[in-house]
Amino acid sequence: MANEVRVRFPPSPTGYLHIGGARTAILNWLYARQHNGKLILRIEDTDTGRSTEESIQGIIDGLNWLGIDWDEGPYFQTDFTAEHQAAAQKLLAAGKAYKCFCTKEALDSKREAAMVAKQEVRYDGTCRHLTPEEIATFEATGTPSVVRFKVPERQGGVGYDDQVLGRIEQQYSEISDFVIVRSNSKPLYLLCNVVDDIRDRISHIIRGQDHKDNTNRQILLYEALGAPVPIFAHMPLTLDTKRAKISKRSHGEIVSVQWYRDHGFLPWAMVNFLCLLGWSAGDDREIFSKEELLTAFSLDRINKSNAIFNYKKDDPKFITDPKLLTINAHYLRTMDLEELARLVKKELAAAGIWQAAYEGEQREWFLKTLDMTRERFYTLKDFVTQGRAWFADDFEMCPQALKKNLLKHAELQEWLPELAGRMAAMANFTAEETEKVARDFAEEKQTKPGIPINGCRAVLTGQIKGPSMFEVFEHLGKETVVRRLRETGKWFAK
RNA sequence: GUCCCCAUCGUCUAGUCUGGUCCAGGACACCAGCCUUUCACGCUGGCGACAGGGGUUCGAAUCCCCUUGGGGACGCCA
Repeated sequence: MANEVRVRFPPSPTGYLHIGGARTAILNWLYARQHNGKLILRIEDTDTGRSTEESIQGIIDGLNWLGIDWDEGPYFQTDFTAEHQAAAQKLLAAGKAYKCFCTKEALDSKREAAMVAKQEVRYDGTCRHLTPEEIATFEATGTPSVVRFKVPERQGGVGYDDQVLGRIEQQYSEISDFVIVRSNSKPLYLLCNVVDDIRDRISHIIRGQDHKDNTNRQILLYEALGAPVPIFAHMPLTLDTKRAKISKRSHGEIVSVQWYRDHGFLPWAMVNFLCLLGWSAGDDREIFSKEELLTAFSLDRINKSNAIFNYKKDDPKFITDPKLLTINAHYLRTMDLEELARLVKKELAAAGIWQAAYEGEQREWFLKTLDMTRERFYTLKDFVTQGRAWFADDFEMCPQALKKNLLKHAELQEWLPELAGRMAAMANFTAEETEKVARDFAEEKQTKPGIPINGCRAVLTGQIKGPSMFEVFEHLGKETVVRRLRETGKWFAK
């Protein structure tokens, strides 16, 4: 099993799953599933005081909702602190790391000064060449120290063959001795990460390009620890329209997977969309089933350049990236109706307008309602907003419908109740028959059919758009149609 | 300041490795038309890009160099 594919997703607990993190998780998951490998979930909870039950649960909830399952874990980095420390001791003992007694303040000011002077910013190696006597003196006085990795003083450089970027190399001289253990003896990310990946026998590290510069330092660690170096693949980052990293701080809830769950998005639509950010199959396909994605996916088709999450805060028409909306709508409109019904049930229940009959004697009616209306919908929320009139009488009327299709034609205030009377007398309340009645009515009033018909749309559905009105008449049913048409006056009264 | 990476329509991208079939293809968005009681769907059409400059070559989006632009990193954060 030496060639077993083992990948990992190592989020730090933040209370929510970031869409960038979700994308990383998805690609790792795809790679694991595609190669019959294992996905390991590891919570990187070192340092952060924010590592709480809730913040960890937020990550797990997000993954569960997306349908990303893992094979091992969650492991917690802090459970392996002793192992991390042992690795540091091993390096220290082997002369591959050294104690550094420089104070944080001194280093900070040096770094600050270098930044300001636009000089090279790196550790100057002050403690690298301390004599045993000097070290003994520091220790005798109880001077706190950190452990730094001793970057080899060789010619040439370290490098690796990135599966996305190609060959990446860096000169040893460009890498300064980095800290691997804090002065409070807590090991740092760079070390922990490597020790954990070695223990978990990770074969492929698929992560964001923001980790690219860590890689060479980590390879040095692998070598010093005598462990095989995994294969790396650095995926492009997701930026905002100003090419800045997307973050909850500057973009709000829109960057968290939970937001999409709470706003009527379908998990697979989300997965599909996120995959397309920085990857393509090489043909024109954009909609992928899980099976198709598992077949089509490959690391070498991941893009090198960063992708932009096309979200414009000030555009009310698009609550998020329009492509995501399109993909969500696609699945909403084509997915299995029964499955859709289960999802819509939750929305109706949350809105307080669910009725048990929708699963009983009105089941067929309910399913047909969804099928009729989903053609125009983008998210599950639309069923309880634009589609509310199908399930409840207390719907709002959209302003354009009110203005353009009702108030503009004052005569509708009399006409619609009159039409209600005709419809009440109908024996066969079908689309064909209602159309006939409606058209005859318009002709009689010497007006365009669209005027009474769209007036009906407003009064019956509250919308300016929707399915064919004749189908609406039939499906909504005579009783409701007549009742609402008779109440036309209330809209004028408002 | 130093190092690393990247660069095709507004956005996601195909094409780049293996130059010619690309005066650059698809999708989203946008615009127009058709359809229609409305909107949507659908269909048809339109708008719209190889960052700039050098080179190599018979020929460059594709190879090389420079410039510019963007991103990342340089932490006792992860």
